[in-house]
Amino acid sequence: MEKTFKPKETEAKTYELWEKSGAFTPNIDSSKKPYTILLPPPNASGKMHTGNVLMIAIEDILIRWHRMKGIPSLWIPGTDHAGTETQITFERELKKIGKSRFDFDRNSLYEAIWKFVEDNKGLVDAQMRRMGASLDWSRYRFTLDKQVVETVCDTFKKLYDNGLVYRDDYIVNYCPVCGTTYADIEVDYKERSDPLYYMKYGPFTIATVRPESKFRDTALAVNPKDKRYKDYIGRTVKVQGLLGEVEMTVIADPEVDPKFGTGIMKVTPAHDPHDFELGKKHTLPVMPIIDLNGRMDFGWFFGKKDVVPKYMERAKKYHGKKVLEARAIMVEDLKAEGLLIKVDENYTHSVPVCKAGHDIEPTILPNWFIRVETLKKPAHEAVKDGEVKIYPKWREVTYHRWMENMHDWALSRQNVWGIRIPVWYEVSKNPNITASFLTSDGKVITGKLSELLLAYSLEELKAGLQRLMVPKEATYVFSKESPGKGFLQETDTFDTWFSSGQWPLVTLGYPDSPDFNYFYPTSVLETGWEILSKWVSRMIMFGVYLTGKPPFQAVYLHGIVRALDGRKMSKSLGNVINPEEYIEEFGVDALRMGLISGTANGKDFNFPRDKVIAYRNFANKLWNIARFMLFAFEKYGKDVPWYDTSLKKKLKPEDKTILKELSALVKTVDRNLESFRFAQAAEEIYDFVWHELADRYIEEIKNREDQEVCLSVLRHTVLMSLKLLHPFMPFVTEEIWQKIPGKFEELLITAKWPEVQT
RNA sequence: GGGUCCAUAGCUCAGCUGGUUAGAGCGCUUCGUUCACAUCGAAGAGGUCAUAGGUUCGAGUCCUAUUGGACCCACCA
Repeated sequence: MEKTFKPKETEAKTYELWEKSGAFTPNIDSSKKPYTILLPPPNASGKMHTGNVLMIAIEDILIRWHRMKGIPSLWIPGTDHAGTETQITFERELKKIGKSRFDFDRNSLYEAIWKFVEDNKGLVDAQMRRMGASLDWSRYRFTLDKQVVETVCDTFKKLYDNGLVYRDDYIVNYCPVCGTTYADIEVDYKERSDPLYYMKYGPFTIATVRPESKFRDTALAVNPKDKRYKDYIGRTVKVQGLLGEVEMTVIADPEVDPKFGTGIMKVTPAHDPHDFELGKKHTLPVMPIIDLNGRMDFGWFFGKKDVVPKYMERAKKYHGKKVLEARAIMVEDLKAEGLLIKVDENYTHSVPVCKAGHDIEPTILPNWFIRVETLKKPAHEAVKDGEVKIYPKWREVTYHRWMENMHDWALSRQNVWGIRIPVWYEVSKNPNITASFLTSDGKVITGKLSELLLAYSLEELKAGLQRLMVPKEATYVFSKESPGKGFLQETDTFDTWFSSGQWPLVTLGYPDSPDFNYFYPTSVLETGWEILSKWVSRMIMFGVYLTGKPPFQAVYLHGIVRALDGRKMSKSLGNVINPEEYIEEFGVDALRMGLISGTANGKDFNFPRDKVIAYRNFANKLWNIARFMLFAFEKYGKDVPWYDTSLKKKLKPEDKTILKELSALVKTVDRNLESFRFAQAAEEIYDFVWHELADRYIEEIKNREDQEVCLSVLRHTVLMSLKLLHPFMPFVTEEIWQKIPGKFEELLITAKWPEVQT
């Protein structure tokens, strides 16, 4: 044996040994209750980050522990297509070569992204192997596997048949730059300073950051308790604006904050979520003024008759301008008209931004929706009633709050990369659908189907199709395949969380397969708390909806690994820790243990660099204990008897002490693992092995006469320690195990977990 | 605005259902290298457990308030 443990030289070999042994694939044994974990699928084209390593470490501990207990243990690997994120990454690559997604028709773009993902795929898988993850690779899934897509589409159909799917105009978080909508939970808010304009508005003064939207205001709102405006409620007032005089009704709503600005607000249902709600409540018309490219659209005004030429000139001036450009011009015009009263330059507020950091423009867009009211109730109750237990317990509040506030789920994404919604529109019946397509000579043409088909053939349009904008009253049919010649398929894809929300079902072959029947529902779902609402809640929802049973019995939420400086890791801060470097230097076992010992309580924690080093030293300590033992065996020269009860009478006090401590350790490790106290378990083993076994017991027996007794006790203790430690530090323990001659169990990974000796 | 968590040794943190002298890793001091390991061993210094009340025979651990910090959700005309 080498003087020190060299992780780099043995890790790959050891993993291969496990994989070849078939230990990762459990036997389906109907007499035993299985233990199952689904790996939260990382982004297929991504790379592992420290959070992934922690996730792998925890799940691997649970799986290896149960496997050694003789329980059929299944850990299913997979990767996610990560729709928006991947597409943004891909488009960034396109930009480098001077291209954009508009240079592709939909199918070619999809194929290009597929190829891009395929080229980058495999890195994550390789890294998972490197981490020692004892995943059953024979059951590997990707969220765009044919079978997964089929199941996801069937679920959509079922939801529709149950009346839970509808199409509607809706105010969505639309990003004009990305050309797509974002779910509420995908939107970030950025603190920013913008001028707050106080403008004259009929008899009132109102404050707004967005004067450009005023042309499509449909009401004014005040707080019903506000005495200042009491007399105006219900009345119609005349408002002189930049495009002439309009009439506006004053409504009362308790949502209006009398203390903000002047206490009176203008309502623009088409471009503000809050106003949209208000509009629905008071049945106000919804009138958009900003188009999907983020430009002002005054088309509605041009058709008007008897308009003063000055106003028409203005409308033409604003038309087609980007929001910010238009705003600047309007502010000048307001000044000129004497309508601008004052500007508060120091007003700060938070503005919604998309994943790529662009401003969100709340917009009205036809969208596919899921009605969540009936779906969320049983999912909510499953946790309330303890059918699904959440650890740590205090995280449960987040779940309940989310469930209580969850509103209908906007399902469509204007992404190409994803599962295309299995709905088809018959061209002849839907002339009002707007389509964008790429002509054979590379031009993008946009227009209504009825007009486009006069100049182009349907085949041409189909071949170059980029996207459809379908009015909500369009007729459609469900089908996974084309229902006929005259049909066009919806170009929107499902929200990524719609497919990943069905992960427990699609990985196990729902609705009917031996795996599904045996392994569903799974045992534990282990993931970061930040996707409790995005992902965990959806899985419970779909699990209960489709099978009547929640997909797992327990949820364990680990904390976020922060950088060394205690802040979130981010590229812009330059504090991102690359796990590979730590693996190279200290070994996988040390990195896993270091992270595990940081995660007590499921709280966020700083990357525990010192602990990684400490556990590297520990792996070496363990190595040297074994080395000492093998030397001692050699020196003794004869076969050391296996430890069993017949030896009891010959034991010295120190033997009895170490054996007693070992028994206590087995008990406490089991108990701690049962309640997800990984750090506690790890530290107790560490303490025992280092301080009791190495520092004390080994020193005590160095000069003993009865070597056969103490060496027998030593070997027993070492073997048991290796077993206890194996789930935590699989590589070094297996490597040592392989070096100890004459064992009954060939591989440590499948060796029998210690039981408490009485 | 609503909510969660945190405040314990110089640093990073453990301390589960309240119970004798409060723990770990790193750092620090002193000593020790043929004899498993310097990625080591032995000994040691260092904390009025944020503050103020309260419950209790007993509180770092439970309750209330205050201060400071991290984060989540919602809203922001």
